[in-house]
Amino acid sequence: MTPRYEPHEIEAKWQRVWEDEGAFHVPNPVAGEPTAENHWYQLEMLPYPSGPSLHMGHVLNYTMGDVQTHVRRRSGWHVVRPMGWDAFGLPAENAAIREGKHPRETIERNIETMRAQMKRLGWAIDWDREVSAHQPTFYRWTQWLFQQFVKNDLCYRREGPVNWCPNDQTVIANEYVVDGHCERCGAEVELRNMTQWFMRTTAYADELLEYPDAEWPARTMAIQRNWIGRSEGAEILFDVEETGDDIAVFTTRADTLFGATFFVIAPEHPFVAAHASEEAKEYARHAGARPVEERAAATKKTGVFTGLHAVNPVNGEKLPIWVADYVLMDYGTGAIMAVPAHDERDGEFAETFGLPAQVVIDDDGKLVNSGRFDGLPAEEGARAIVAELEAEGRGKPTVHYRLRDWSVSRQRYWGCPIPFIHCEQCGVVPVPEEQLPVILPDIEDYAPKGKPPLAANEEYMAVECPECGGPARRDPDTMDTFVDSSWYFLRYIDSHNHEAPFDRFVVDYWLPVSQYIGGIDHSTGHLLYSRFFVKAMNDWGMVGFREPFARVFHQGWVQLGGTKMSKTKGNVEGPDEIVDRYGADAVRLYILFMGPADQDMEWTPDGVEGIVRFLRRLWRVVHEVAEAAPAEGAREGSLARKANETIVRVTDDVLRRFQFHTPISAVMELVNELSGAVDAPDARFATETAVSLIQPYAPHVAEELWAALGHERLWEEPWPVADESQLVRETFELVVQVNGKVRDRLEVDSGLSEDELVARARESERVRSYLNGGEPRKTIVVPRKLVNFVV
RNA sequence: GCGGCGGUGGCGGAACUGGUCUACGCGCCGGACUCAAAAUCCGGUGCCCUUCGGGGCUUGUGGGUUCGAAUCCCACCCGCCGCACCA
Repeated sequence: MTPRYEPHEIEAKWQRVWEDEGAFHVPNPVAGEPTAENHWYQLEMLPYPSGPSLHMGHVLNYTMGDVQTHVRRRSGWHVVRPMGWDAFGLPAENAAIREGKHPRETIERNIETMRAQMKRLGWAIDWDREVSAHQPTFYRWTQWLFQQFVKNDLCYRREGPVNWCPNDQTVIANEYVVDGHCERCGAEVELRNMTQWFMRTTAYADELLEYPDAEWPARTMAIQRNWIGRSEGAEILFDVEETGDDIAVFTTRADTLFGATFFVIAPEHPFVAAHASEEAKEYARHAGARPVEERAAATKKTGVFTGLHAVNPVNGEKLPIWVADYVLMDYGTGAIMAVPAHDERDGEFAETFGLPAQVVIDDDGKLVNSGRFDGLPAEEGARAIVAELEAEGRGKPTVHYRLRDWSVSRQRYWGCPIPFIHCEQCGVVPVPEEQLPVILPDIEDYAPKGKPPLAANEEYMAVECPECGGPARRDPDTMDTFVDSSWYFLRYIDSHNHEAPFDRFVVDYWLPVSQYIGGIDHSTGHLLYSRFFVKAMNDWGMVGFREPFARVFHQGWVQLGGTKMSKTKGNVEGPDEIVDRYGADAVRLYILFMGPADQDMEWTPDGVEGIVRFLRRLWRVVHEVAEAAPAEGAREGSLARKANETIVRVTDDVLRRFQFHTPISAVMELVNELSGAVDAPDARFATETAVSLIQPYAPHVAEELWAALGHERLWEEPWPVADESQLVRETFELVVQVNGKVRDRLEVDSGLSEDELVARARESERVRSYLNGGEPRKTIVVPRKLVNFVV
């Protein structure tokens, strides 16, 4: 008598077993003792506990990692798979503000909920390694690392224009300004001049363009390269005739230098205030104040002549200097030579103001009207011109980047305190290491008001200067939460270490992360920052590797009703109610079955029903087989062969192809074949294989069915290996084509020679009717597949 | 404008290295069970013809390479994503 499939009972039961046994705890290697060679660090981006629940995107993400973890573990790999919480930062704080609670209260409650949800989904996580960014045991080391960056001149303080979000009342990084708006709240970002801490990401700009041995999606590398925006060109000095000043321009088209007919500087260029006409200064004051997006959107170009001239170093021509807002101060040098014949924007400007144009590159891409450089191909001409200017000290090849240093100071409460002290006598002094961590005080009024909330807390702010002992002030800002997430994956490896952020030996063993799974939206932020962190730490000898993530995979968005699930759209469906209805195994299977995991997918309730049906069918078939099939089952036969083929497919898909939906289809096929032959001699073997292969996806029901088949501890059972001898078929279906069109299919013996295959194919009545009794011009034989006659 | 990814039934998708296009699932149609329905089970299902033997056509469009193309090459169309008055 087959018992009913009761997912909730089964799931709770096995989750308890795994928890009690510490089934997924993985110890670190110990120095001096033998270590397992084939190790795997499976990591998915850690969640923000800012919302009250996991969403289906998390479910997709972590289930994928879970399948990978189970298959690897059971294939003999040493797999570490930790979890933690990105608990600091704006989203968490804003959520707390909405609830009228302290951020600590909100996020700690959210963490509780999410952890319970994760356990309910049965994910094989090593909870012993859990960390959260807001715990002093974690942020002590975030502060310590921050000081190392400062010590190594990779973090510095500077006054300069920064992006200010008027709604969130804080500076935000360039990476989180989208079209001039705050990525989080959508408010229009203002530029403010402030003294801020910056991480010197630009120090690694060139290296960040390279991905040695990394298996990253082409998309992600392209996004990062775009963001870094490396541009090779030359800097050329122009002398201002009236003042004798030198102004540098940056150009990628030195070959068009003879085509320069005027000269343009940005409104913010210091030369404007120093020397330009009153009219030009007036223009600059207005134009410079307009945001870049507005400038770009303008349909007509604007500008004013300064009354001054720049001398073209290559031919002595005097070019009128204009101020115009289409030239930006923060790219290149803030000044350009304008070549209207070969640059669209310069062309537009010239047309608007009636300035001349000069063609210097002909249709063949060769230089003309360029004096002694005439006839050279453009690229060669550019090199020759720059070389000549360099000899005269008027130019040199240079490289410019779009990437800017990462601003990390936040004028908000809920973040990692910055471990520096400001002393009037001694300047900016690090908090002594033995005094770390600087504890984030529990304050009542943490609401943002334009000034960092900590600044109002005298108890926190007033300190003794560690150097002179005099009165000094703490840094009232907190760190960008992306500082926390730039190294959390290292802390997971050694989360109980009280002496150091981590031990190099264990980190070098596990890292780089073997497979990192997370959203592509982190390409120019978290993923870039983490690479920067690891390169720096490698340079200081803290770690023995240079890239944090060997392989990266981006999950698609889970959509509901055609749009990405999001709280603002109100179409979020959390996992709880779906697990309530169908059980965790069904949810896990369906989220992966919907389609390729890196594509956006639409959540449809009907689809889940199909998976539930499959689980019930599996349940029934297994129980029937347990009763009907011979106990000492045969390992050969058509079912056994199907089972072996399924082993090959599932294993290859998960381990090599990183594809998760097709293995489910493969097991479904196997179960479909089984359901008609539960008493076959090889049915038991095929059934055990099916249960074993589905275990990474549906570990609870698989464990229960494994027990029904008379075994135990499937989660530790070695991953099935295909019996090669059973993969060989005695016969196969020979496809016979005439002129590439399929005309017949014949079941033939696998041992036939090519000639015999052709002979069999020619015997076919249907094929004969297409051959019309004649001889084929050509015959193609693909062994074990097909014969093609060309007539 | 520059860069990246994609386009296969009614739907999600499979086909990995050029070799049987449409696996698996959803939906739909028919049947069994039932007083009835749900659930479950069995069978069918790309499109168009058909004398029911079968025939023709199908992977965004057009061309090419090849015995053979969803797959490789060229051009174009459409969609999504990143960067962008970046000199």
